[in-house]
Amino acid sequence: MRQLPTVEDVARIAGVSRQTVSNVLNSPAIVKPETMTRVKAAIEQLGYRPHASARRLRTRKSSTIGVRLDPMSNGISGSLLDRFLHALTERAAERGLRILLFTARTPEHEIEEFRRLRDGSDVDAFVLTSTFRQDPRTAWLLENDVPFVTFGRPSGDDDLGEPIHPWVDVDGFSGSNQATNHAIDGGATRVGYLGFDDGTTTALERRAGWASASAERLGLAGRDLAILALATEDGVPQGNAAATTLLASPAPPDAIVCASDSLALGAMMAAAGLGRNALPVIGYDNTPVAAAVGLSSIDQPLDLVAQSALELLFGETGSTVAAHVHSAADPIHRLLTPTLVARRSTELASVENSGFPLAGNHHER
Amino acid sequence: MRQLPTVEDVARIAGVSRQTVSNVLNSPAIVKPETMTRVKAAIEQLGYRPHASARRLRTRKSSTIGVRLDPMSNGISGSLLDRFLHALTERAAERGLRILLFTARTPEHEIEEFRRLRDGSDVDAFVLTSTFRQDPRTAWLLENDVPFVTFGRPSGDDDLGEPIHPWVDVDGFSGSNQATNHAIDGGATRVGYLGFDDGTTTALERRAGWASASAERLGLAGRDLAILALATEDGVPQGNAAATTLLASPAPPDAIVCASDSLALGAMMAAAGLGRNALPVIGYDNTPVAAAVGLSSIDQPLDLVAQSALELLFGETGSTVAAHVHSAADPIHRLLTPTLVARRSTELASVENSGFPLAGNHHER
DNA sequence: ACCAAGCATTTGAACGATCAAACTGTGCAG
DNA sequence: CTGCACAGTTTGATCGTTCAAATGCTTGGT
Repeated sequence: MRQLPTVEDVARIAGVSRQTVSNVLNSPAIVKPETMTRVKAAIEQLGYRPHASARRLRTRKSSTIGVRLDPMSNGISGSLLDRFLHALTERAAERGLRILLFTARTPEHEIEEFRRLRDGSDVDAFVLTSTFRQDPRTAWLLENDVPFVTFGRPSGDDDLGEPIHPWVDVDGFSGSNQATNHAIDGGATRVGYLGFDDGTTTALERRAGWASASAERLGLAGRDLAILALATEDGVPQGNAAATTLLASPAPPDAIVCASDSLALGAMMAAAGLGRNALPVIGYDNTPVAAAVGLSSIDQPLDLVAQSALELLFGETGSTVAAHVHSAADPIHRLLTPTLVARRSTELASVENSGFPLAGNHHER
Repeated sequence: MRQLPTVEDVARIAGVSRQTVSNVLNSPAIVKPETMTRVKAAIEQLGYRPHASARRLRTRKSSTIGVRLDPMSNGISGSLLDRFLHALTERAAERGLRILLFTARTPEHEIEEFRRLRDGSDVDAFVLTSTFRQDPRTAWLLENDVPFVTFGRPSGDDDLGEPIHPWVDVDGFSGSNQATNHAIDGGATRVGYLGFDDGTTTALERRAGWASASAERLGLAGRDLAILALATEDGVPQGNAAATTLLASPAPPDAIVCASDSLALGAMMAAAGLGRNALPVIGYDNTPVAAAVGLSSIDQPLDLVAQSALELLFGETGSTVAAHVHSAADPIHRLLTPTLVARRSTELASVENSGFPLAGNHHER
């Protein structure tokens, strides 16, 4: 393999010194325009590329963000994080940042990786995707002054036990609220809800959005409301089972809002199985499946999430970690609003029943 | 931020020299056991981590693999590459390798990134995921002696115009052949085929597997065979439309084998729409959706693909690029065999029709 | 005419590791 | 007793870059 050109080589050709070449690349403002042209020509001529590792060794910055890739993509909804990863990679590239993936079996092991990556100047910051209550990882990162953002806010935002850290999240309350209102706009008078039973903030929040809309517009509360909701694990079969239960109750719902597309798909199947093809069903996350089967769903603005995460870490435009990140005074949160994507699954009530409930939406893509 | 310990610090504490510390980490064999213990203790005591960038600067190796993340995950099947990425990241981690993601809009831009990443010692090798006929990227990589593997073999394996490079692929012929045989085992006498119209090797291969099985076991050939196949773009609506056409023909198929789960899902819908719920349908790629709706599908052994890719690059176990990679004599290809995952969509013929064709498979996961 | 201030550029040192060569000490054959 | 081989360790140089301080050259105020 041939010897690569270095700053020294460029400097010789351009008739200047190393440092001037360095300045052309890093502090263009302080270089005389004429010199600049000469150096740039030399760079071009030699096909010079700075040696990233040498730079990192000296500056202790890497222009790289560490992201842990979760072991398995769990079913249909697992792709959400993959989609986020795509968005993050693209947005990062726009700022000259790159993404370094790694894996870890346990939080402790992950912290070990944090340390290795940070100490080796491999990454400047981390983006965490699935945090949980009293997460030891966020605690460690805060304690060691390692810049990071989480996608998903900590369990208790105003919980005194949890220290404050930067996060970006999508407003789950708004999402299920919109979904519920959409169902009501379509004529529903009793909107059912299929949610998660894992006790996470996400689960509570999404349920609350549904409950709020049901209370405000349908006057439902207390037990009247509670009997319309079921909480299960995520999954198509679980959704199917739960929806079947709801629909078999004495006062069944006339629309169902779900906390995931998997649950929603199960619910659609259950409805169809009971001959209730026209039952409006709304999912969550707007996965490719939802688009494929014509399921209305709540879309999370992942691109905006990625953009916001980077802004919290690096400021509006830069690619070096912003100093203000750890000052608690600044707004280090971003709560984004999701949007409803209406498809056939909620138009059936007003449209002639086409015979097959899961017909694809031909107008998309 | 506190000053991190260096080899020098460790050496002082252990009462040895820099190089001995370095040897403990990189060539443990040549260090006297007693010294070793002392140095290891010092490392532990100080919490020393080698500085990755300094090492890279010196050795010109990074223990990192570059992967381009495709701009958008295209629909249901797009997740295939994401799943591969997961597998690759995990397998790589086992060898102490990491994955660096990057994006590029055009092949030219991507080559530019190759150069930058290689010259900066950011990555040791690349893994390419979607190669195409006369791909300028593989040409550049070969020309510049940059180690790489592709997932997917070049269009013409024995095409003289294409130079040889290492690749891993999954045998598409075998996949659709298994699918077709499975349908025939289930009683089908005329197996339809929905494929891609993009003229790729993949498309041709998968069609050939179906054609071969149909010829051997059903005695179909020539026009009799051709009228059972349709080629379209990938997508649920396209599958729906194509299957509708096939089923409306004078001599319709009694089972359908598809080149993707998207097409298969569309086919299932079309069948159901025509009241032919029991029509066996088989998809390809075994996406989460297939599992969710009980669609039989061909599963690609992505974990094995990842493992094989790494073996081709780094040898059986190592983490430094194997020298033999570019010697044309070695077996630098791996053709893996996919497996069929049978689900409800191909059991309906023998089982009582449950009324709803897309019922989830409750026994999974 | 002089010195202070400023701009553009250069120089020496440093970042933390590994390589290559030099150095020790021990055992053993001649 | 000398010399050679060899295992184990140390030393000096080096990778390519940027930092911090120094240099040379203008400019302008008094």
